[in-house]
Amino acid sequence: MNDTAPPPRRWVAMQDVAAAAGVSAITVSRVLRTPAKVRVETRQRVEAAIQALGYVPDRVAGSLSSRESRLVAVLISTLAGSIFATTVDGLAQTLRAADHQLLLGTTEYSSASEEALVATALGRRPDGIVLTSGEHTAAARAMLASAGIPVVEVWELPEDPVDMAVGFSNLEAGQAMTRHLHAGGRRRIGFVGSGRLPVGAGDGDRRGRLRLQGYGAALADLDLGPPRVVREPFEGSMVERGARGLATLLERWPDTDAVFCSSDSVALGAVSEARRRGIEVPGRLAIAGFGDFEFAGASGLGLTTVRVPGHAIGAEAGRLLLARKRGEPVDTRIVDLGFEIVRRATA
Amino acid sequence: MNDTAPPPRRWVAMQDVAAAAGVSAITVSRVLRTPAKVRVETRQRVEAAIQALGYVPDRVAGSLSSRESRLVAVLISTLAGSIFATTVDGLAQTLRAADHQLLLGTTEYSSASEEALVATALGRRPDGIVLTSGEHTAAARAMLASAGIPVVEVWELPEDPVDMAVGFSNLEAGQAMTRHLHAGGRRRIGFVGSGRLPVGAGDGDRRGRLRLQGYGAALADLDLGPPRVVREPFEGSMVERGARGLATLLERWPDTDAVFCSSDSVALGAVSEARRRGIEVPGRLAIAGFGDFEFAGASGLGLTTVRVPGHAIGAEAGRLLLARKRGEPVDTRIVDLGFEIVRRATA
DNA sequence: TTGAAAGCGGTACCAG
DNA sequence: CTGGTACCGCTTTCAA
Repeated sequence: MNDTAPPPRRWVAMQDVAAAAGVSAITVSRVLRTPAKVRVETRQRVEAAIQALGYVPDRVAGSLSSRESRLVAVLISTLAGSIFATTVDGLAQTLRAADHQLLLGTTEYSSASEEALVATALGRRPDGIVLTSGEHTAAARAMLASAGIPVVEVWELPEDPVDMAVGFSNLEAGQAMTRHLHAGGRRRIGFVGSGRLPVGAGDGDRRGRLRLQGYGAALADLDLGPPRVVREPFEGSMVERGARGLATLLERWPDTDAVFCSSDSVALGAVSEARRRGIEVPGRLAIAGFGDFEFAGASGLGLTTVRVPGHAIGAEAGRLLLARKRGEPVDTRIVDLGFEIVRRATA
Repeated sequence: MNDTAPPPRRWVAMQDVAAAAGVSAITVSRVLRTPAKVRVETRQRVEAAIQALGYVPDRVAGSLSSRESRLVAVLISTLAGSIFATTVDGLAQTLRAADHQLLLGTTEYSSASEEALVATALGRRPDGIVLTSGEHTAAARAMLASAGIPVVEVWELPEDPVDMAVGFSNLEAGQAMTRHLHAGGRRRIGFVGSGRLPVGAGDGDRRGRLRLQGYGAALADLDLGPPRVVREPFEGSMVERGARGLATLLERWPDTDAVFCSSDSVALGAVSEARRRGIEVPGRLAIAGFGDFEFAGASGLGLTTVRVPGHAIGAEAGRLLLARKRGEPVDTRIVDLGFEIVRRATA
């Protein structure tokens, strides 16, 4: 803006390295990308110049020119709550091994639609995209499909994936846990989830709803009467919602003898509330969670829950993405990594 | 590769929109960036063309041309363990409001040095960079300094930050909790951390070491004798390490009456192990954690711990970054967001 | 094995 | 208010 402004950013460009090494820019490029095509002696001179100048290739320019960004976009609702953290970690690991980077987009349940998020991500011209949502607006689907890049939907198994999917059946998971509770002798089984989203939010917890649906289906199958569902509004922590949720559940259906919670955090709150009220767990009330969070296995809690392969989902998504990018045929477009009922003390 | 290869990616380019709207490319650019400078009628025509063609501006090209990427790199060790997840969330939120995106880099304790990670990140020409490490190699520091972009180190308060820092004093936190235990009448205080890193790993848990140092300093100040430290190797989950760590601690120093753990997960493991052994908590043994994880406050556990402003750290880092990018003067280069001792049942 | 030239898809700058 | 033109830093293609 004026003459005392800080010096403009100045990066060492490939041209500078070339000049220093007494070669042309393209030769520097070759040293970096196809070293075998450059005479050893020349290469060493260039490498020395790179070192001396501290040259870091500009991937923005490189991406534009080569039409390959080596960038993969991940779109999730939030990192907090630790549901997706392991998946992102797994993805990052797999991608780093192939020298690809991660572009992270979070919605935070903001009113910004997934559509806007997808557009923003595609603007970076990623080589692939990973979504934790299996439900999209028509416009979003269209953008994704026409982008011409591999798309992986994770954490669910959509019937009609945009492209590929890696996850497990949330519906079956809900069913399985409900059956497990039934097998343990329970007949009046409730469900506590963390309820509706704020106005304007996106699909929110579609996976949670699928599990709830599984619970409902199992109740019907087993002829256990109408569902007993409490959905706590978005206030306070998940643990607090679990505590409040159990209170509400018992108020409405005092004879409930088991609760399936939408996550381990919610379940922890429910267990706490039960203890507070002197309700014996699992004696009088069985409690089950979902996710097998770090704390679930701790003795003193021993939460019965559903273990899901979060890290593996990310790793597999990365593998699929890279395979497709290389043009390798991907036969299984939908990868079911399953889940596992972990039976502990509370149910 | 061959004639049956999939059609090459073809994006709608600005030129296409321009042609459809009967204007020049630069006018399309103006409609997108400075709409006020375009006549309403023209603008509407262009906007219609954008809609019709589903045009998504290429930010790669835009970044190269404008020398502004609107990308911020975050370099962390891992997302799992939920230590940094909230910080990344906070950062993402702040940045999204300013239409900036996040480039995520994780080390996963791999042998890839932070140096390599920094170079990779800088190659994307980010407008700023956030690091969860306050210790860097000379080369890394040099790269960061010469990049000419704002740099924020988070989760610690380095004496000599590369540029800016947002966090709290881990050393003081360690000291404060030790003093708290002392104030509660404890005199034989131990420390359980999750120990040494695998060979080739980076700085690992420098912050943990700082807390350990604070513990040591407090012991000396209070004249509580030599430190009793157990560092569990990297095997199994944090919770398991906590359980094993407590066992080791009690084996070496059976009369220990308090333990400060490097994280709430470790503390949870310690509490579990204590219960398993019939050791009364906090009667015979006080246990304190660090982090105030989601499960810490659950009744039935009531873990005494240190609460740290993870989300706020990310948000503030984002704010500083954006302010500096805008050229606004940033007076406080080091922002101490503090910590808080949360006194609950276990100590 | 090396280089020259022509873009990649936008934006800055200067005219009109 | 709109357009022409150069150019961002690298890679592709074609020649030598």
